[in-house]
Amino acid sequence: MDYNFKAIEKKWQKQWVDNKTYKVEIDNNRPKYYVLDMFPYPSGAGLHVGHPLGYIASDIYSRFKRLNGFNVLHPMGYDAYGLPAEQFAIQTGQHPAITTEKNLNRYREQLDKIGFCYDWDREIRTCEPDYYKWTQWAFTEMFNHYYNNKTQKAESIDSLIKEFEANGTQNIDASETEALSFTADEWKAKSDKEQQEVLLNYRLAYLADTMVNWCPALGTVLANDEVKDGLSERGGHPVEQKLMRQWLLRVSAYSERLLQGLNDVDWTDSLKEMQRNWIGKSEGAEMKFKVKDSDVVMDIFTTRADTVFGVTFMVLAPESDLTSQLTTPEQKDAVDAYIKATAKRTERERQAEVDKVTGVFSGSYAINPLNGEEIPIWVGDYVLAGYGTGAVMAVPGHDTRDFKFARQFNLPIVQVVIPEGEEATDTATWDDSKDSKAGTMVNSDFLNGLSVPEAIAKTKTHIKEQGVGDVKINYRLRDAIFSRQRYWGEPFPVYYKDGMPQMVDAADLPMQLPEVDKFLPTEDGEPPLGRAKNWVYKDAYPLELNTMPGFAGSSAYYLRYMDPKNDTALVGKEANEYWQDVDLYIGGTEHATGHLIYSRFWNKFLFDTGNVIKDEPYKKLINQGMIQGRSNFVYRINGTNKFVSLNLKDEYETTALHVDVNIVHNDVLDTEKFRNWNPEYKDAEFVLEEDDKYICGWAVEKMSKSMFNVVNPDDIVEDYGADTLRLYEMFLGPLEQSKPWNTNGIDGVHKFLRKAWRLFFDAEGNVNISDEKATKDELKTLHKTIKKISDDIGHFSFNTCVSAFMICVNELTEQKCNKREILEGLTTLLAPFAPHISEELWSTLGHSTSVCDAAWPVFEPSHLVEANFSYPVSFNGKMRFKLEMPVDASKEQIEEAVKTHESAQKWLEGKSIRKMIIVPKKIINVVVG
RNA sequence: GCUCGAGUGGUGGAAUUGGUAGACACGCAAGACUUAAAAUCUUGUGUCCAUUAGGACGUGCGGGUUCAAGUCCCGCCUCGAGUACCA
Repeated sequence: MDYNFKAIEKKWQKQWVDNKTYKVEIDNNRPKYYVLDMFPYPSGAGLHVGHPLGYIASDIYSRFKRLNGFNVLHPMGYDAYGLPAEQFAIQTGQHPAITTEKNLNRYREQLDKIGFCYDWDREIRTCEPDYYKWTQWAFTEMFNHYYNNKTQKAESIDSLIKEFEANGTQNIDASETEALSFTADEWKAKSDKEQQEVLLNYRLAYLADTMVNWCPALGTVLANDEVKDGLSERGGHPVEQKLMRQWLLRVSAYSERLLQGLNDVDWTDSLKEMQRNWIGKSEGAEMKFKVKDSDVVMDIFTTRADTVFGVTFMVLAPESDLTSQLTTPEQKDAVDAYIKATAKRTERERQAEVDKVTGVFSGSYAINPLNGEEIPIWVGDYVLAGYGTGAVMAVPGHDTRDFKFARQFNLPIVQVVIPEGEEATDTATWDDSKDSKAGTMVNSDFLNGLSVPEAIAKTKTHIKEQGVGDVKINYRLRDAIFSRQRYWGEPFPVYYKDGMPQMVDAADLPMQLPEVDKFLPTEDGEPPLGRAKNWVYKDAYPLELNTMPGFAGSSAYYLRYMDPKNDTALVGKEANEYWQDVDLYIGGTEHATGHLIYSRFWNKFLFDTGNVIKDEPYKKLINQGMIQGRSNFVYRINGTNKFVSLNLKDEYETTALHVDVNIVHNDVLDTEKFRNWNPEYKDAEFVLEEDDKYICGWAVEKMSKSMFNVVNPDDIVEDYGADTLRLYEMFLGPLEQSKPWNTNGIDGVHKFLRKAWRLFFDAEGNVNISDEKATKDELKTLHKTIKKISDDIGHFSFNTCVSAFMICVNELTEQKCNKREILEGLTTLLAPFAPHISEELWSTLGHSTSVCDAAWPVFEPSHLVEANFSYPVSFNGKMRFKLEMPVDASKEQIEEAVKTHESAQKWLEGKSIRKMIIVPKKIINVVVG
């Protein structure tokens, strides 16, 4: 019987479904292991060959853990809400639910063909009411909690209200939008509406007027991580700044814990680094600058408190509240014009024109709290409203941006730090500021002569004593804007009473997404939900018109897999206590600052409120590399329909054209298919190589339809089978490395499977397995492989596993080995990688149960013990010959053997041995001279 | 600009702790089988010199440490990813 992969794969995929082979339940007799893939957004294009890379790796690992006695949870689902389906709905009128369902079924079909061990009974879809009920529930919980900085955890808003009633804000240290201060009596005197407004200042899910990334083309607001280079991540449309009333999640409250938590997880350093940069902790001082002839006090944040004597002007962000307050009547027109001009610039323009220095004088002066000097206050858009206090003290001598601003507007520059190994110089001669932190203070009163770090510490103490400032820690991490002006997302469980938001009753969850006649904003610019009929609560109160963003549904999905059918909790206690957290999470690096921050935040909140038992959700995380496309080109002779092969193209004037990689094999074009590929090429003529082949050029590019380099896994499965696809994806290279997809070379792994198959059958195709005892060599081959595969899976080095299998099968073929003892071990080792063929061979070996439930072979070191070792003998570091010696030979014996060895004589001739280095079972190096 | 990662044959890659560089494949070449093709099998395949035996060179570049460097150290170059007025 030949290796008929089509029949085998069909057969076992059916058996797995029929026998529920991959169904998982809580089992207190076995240790748990949770392997999670980042679930996909099912796009209309379907899976290409790059998508399953991570899924295959996690599948291999899951099967490996199962064979080692673990109860493995390995689920899959869909991130089903999203913009593409809605954009498609706008264009075609097709309901996004229909598009999504269709795409999702297509994904499932493609995934099923690859033979994954997912427990599909646990599938979740973020757009299903049963699921998003818990997204909405978590939101209401966040609304009902605030973050207590003293206890460093979320606490109920009721306890905050009690504290307000008893003591006002006096003892409160909470995460807040702005600092508030009132007494208990003042609190009680507030109207209900006023109290609600105050509480929004503390809630973890809150409504606020905020500057947002507004994308006019998509008609919605975007989160910071959804904006790349000033363009929307999806679609690449321009994004501008706009003030809007929006829901936000107070992610910033968790900044420190999100940062500290990184120390406890096993992620790559680069990913942790990305998160650390995104959280952006900086330690510095907040200082108060009084404004001349005014009650206003400017708070500024600085990490360079030491340079306070070098401050020659102040700069406010155009969006700052203080800007209008501090603008004098004479300067009002100029400042207004400036604010207008900067507001019009999109985020992208601002970034593109980083070097363009703009600003305007406000007319006011601030007073330096340390030396009493009057310094002008300017407005400039290089200061960001969203970071620190939206105002800076400018030290042009020692800050590049301040320096440029000072030069642009002829503001004074004072040197207060002399960098190491330099002298004080005239600042007028400078081309750049001196930002270095290594240096000595000058022109700085009581700081003179100190080093920069000493001066920073001393200034901090000083300003604290003088009451003009305090030590302060700042984070770059912003609260997450949680409203989207779109249709295809989770509706908020929110209604409005007197214009104030209220949560709908828990019993009324889920709030189902209503039907609308069109998926566009209303005529008066309300989001699409404004079109829904009866979109009111309890027949009286209008419901929220925004929907939740993409990351809402993905923030706690890993918890739902633990207990997907539970209708009383997101995850039940028993399930959560058994499965606990994700042991291995595999996915793309593109979620480094979005999903992986939000999800950790969400989890920490659920942890604080006692809903889950783990503070961090993902113990170990691996980023699989991106699979790039490998494009092929044909060369058309200009002005003709004649195509010239790669090596001859320089003899002509040609244009390179992309050609579908699926009609090219090993860079050789199938000219017949090419003529049929595109009507334009029906009559194409070819200038061929000497061997009558048309060779294509190639390049590595993004995998996309327009490059004609998309390879569909279905086609590979059709031609070679799923097991070959799985092995080949792993064989391509290290999991974490990005690499181009190239179908060339797939024959190699396919041949390997056929060769492995032939070990079980004789030349006539009959099963031929021997029960004889295995020879020493056969056992050595098997156990060498057991060790290699076990070690390499442990390191997630799957590419080297495939090589090891090839070596193993090559050796067994050479040994003509058909011993059951050996073949059983090999089949089990191979099962995680190539499950279909392994099941078939396992049953050929006479087993009636699935190979998934076999036991991982035990490595027995004694089989690898050798009597002799073949030493490479080097002279002055260059290997010259091999010397076979018993492993227990003494150094003296070895030395003697080397000296007398025939091949050694020519290297020793006329030279003396200075030294001989002998590393047992490694190498011999003779130093001669 | 800053941070991180990577540069090894014609190609993908291997070398896990400093110890035989190029495992395993693809491709290519020659051969066997075949009427032929496919499939399969055998042999060869880093570069250069040499008929052979053999030798020299060789892991982006330049230095260094070491008996020994793809691997460690210093200085560069190139590519990729992330990030960017963060005070």
